[in-house]
Amino acid sequence: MDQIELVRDFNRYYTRRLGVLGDHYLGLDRPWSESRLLFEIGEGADLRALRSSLGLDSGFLSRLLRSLEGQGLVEVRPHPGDGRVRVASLTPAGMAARAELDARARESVGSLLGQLTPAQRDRLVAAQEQVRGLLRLASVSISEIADSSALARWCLARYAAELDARFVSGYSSSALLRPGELATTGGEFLVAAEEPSAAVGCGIWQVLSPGVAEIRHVWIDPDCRGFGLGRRLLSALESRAGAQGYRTLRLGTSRALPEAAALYRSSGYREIPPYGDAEYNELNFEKVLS
Amino acid sequence: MDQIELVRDFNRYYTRRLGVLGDHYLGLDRPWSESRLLFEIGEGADLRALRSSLGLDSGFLSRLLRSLEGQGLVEVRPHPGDGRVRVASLTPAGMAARAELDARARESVGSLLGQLTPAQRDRLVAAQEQVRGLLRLASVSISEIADSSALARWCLARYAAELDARFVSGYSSSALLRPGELATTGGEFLVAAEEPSAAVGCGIWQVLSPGVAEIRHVWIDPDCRGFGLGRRLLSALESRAGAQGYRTLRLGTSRALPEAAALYRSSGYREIPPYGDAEYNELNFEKVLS
DNA sequence: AGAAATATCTGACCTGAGTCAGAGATTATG
DNA sequence: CATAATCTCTGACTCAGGTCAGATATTTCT
Repeated sequence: MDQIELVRDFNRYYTRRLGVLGDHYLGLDRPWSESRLLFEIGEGADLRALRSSLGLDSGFLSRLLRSLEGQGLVEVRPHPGDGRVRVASLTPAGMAARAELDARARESVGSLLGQLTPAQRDRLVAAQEQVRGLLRLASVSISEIADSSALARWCLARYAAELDARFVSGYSSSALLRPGELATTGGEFLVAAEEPSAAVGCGIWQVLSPGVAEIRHVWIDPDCRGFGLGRRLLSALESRAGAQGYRTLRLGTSRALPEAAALYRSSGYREIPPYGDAEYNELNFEKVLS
Repeated sequence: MDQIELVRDFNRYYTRRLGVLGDHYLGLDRPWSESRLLFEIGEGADLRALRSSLGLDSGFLSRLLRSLEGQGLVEVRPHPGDGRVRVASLTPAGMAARAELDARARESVGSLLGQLTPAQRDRLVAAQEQVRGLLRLASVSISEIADSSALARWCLARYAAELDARFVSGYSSSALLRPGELATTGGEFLVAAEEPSAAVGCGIWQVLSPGVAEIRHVWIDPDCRGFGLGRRLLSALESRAGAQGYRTLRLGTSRALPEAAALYRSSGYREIPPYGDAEYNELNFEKVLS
């Protein structure tokens, strides 16, 4: 059996198992879509967000909410700031219902895991992690977006949060690319995403001077590291900058990020003296595209 | 996040992915259940078998077949031996349609795999194998069935086929337990199965003389080895024989099956001189239950 | 041979999960 | 301030995927 068939076979197997394992249980005394909505509402969410995250038709969502309201599980109130928007939240009964569904799902998975030894459980979880990581990697594509878009800002926020946690003296968000900055300086914001709106990494190239561009803000979601995604992103940045005539690429990084420096070194960057006054750039690198 | 949540998380992820990866594609120009039926019919199958393997209502199946007949993809004819039963088979057009669906599915998985390096593909397949093996193991339960049942005979046939392949001079099926034999000699046929009708292992205990029973025909599906299932099956056989007063257990095996001898030794069996004249028992073991 | 069991088919009916076209309220924009 | 855009709701409709109760034909059992 070739690899494609092996993967399809696994998919078929897992599909069958999901009947028992998956969140399918959700529909036991309630239609599945209502249960799913119950989970998605969580601590309260506006309908607009629900519609996009669940991909529901507005009419359908409205009807589902009416039904949950009728069961006393959900309350829908107008949004305080915007009178067009309405916000759904769980009533105490709704929270109880959600907790019960959750407990039931935990129990069914738990009883399955109970059949395994602790070592086998560890192996199961580790193997699932591998599968997921590789599938995510396989479905990632890299594309350009505006540096002011919500997705770009979300990536930069995650990037900043991580640096803030890893740098001894923290990281100030004021060092981040400002919205719209690339349009004036020149450059591009690239995002690596599995699905159009779920980013797992980002990076920018930005014009420094004629023929010279800087690579900044390269970030990969911690869940997706170790799969060569950073290298893929870096080479996408290089080729796009190179395609626009910027053949000298510089970048700076911190000693607190040894894996970043290792990536740059192994990608053909050589260390140079500081080329700018960026606060966090303790190590500076340059690569000239051939 | 604890293990249960990790597993649930993987399930959620995989559910989402299956939309792209799975055999979901099947429904592109045809309802999903019709496509599934097209696959299940294969080289021809009687409706009775289709109904049970797909779990369909007879009325529903009938209607699906009518629709596929209308599209010229399927022919339904009476069964030659039994006039009540009808047999469905694919027309040339049906085979073409099936082949096209199959190609489409292969292609969508193939293009995903194409994003990975060969080493990553190998890791993906290996990790999926792990996940599947462990899940199968976790959902296996051991139960008694009649030694003349179709499932029992199927297990024995697989057992015989494997021995035939591994023994230098082959294995003769005439050495197998005969249907109904256990009812006269005393003993039980145990089957290890994930689902009621999908066995992954078997084994019997059979009365030799008062207080003494023999364990025979212990077999585990090759896909499920290395997970401790053989040990589980063996101990189930021991405890059931022991519960009926047979506290001395004997068994024989071949030198060509080193893993079997290792299992018996590590389960407390000690080697003894031959206790019978069974042709293939080059090594003989005994264990007295405490 | 007659009764009981088995297999399939037909028609009536149901439910979940949507889609679609507006209507009505509110907010943003030129 | 008028107009456009945004958000939600309602009613009408569709479709896949069934269930259920017989009717009918055949086979097996007694």
